[in-house]
Amino acid sequence: MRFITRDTDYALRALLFMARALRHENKKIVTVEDIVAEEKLPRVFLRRILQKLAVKGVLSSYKGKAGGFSFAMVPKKISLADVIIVYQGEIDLTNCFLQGKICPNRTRCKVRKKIKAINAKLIKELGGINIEELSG
Amino acid sequence: MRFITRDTDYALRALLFMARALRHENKKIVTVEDIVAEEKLPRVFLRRILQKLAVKGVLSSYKGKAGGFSFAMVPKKISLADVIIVYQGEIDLTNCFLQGKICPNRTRCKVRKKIKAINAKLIKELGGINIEELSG
DNA sequence: CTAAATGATACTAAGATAGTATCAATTGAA
DNA sequence: TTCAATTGATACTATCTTAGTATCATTTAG
Ligand code: FES
Ligand code: FES
Repeated sequence: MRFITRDTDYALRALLFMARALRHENKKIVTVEDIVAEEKLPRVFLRRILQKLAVKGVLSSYKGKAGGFSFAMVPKKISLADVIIVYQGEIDLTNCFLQGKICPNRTRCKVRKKIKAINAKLIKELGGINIEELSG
Repeated sequence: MRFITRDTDYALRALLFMARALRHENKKIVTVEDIVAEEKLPRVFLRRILQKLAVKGVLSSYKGKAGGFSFAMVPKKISLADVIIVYQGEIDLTNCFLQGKICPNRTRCKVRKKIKAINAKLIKELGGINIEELSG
């Protein structure tokens, strides 16, 4: 069961690194190189991952020399759910094999109904965990 | 987020069909053909799916003419978690990118710790839903 | 200027997914 | 006894997804 994909995983490692750098050294702008040096993640791949966080408004990016990435909001405001959604889309356990198309059975489906209730709880839990506490 | 895979989805459809056949017509043994006729699932693929349920002890199988599949336990005893586990393995949201190998960070990892707690709740919920009620 | 950084895009190898195709073994019944 | 209906077991395949690499363009501090 791949709940957290590699994208999300790497993003989390990067964000936790950035949160620690901010707290411990008051380092606001971090480069991909900084992260790779510490976390041993694949360079170019990680760049794309961070770019996505920037597009989605979680990070801000700065080009050019002395550029890099910084938080666009305080780490406490970024939830685990937020990060997962960036790479995996909305958290939705209620997929059936007709997903995408509208399942004709969708409204009456009991499986869906039950899982939907569980899903709501899951979202709430994941929304309640933030990068600040995870980096602690 | 593919929580329920196609295998699991098809298996659920088949099991719900069997549960209804049992309740409404007291039909205990059902063939792949019966299910395909009603649920429009791919024949050979479905066979393999049901074979797996038989191997795992959820269904009993009977070869030869008048053969087919029957429940190996009452539908009420088969949980959603059971079916998911057959095709997707243990329900475990706590995968990190070092999964398989033992993550050196595993014991201190806060992400893992948090998700582990959520996972326990999820398993409990899914274990509390059974085929009988879903087929109702 | 230029080196250091991100932005954007194209490409690729390996693996997973969702099947199909076949034949073997079993069994109830004509 | 023969045969048709059924599951058991494997091998194969096309498509999609994953996890990257490679490259060049753009920006900017010094
Ligand atoms: S069968 Fe489509 S939502 Fe349940
Ligand atoms: S980093 Fe491996 S378990 Fe969290």
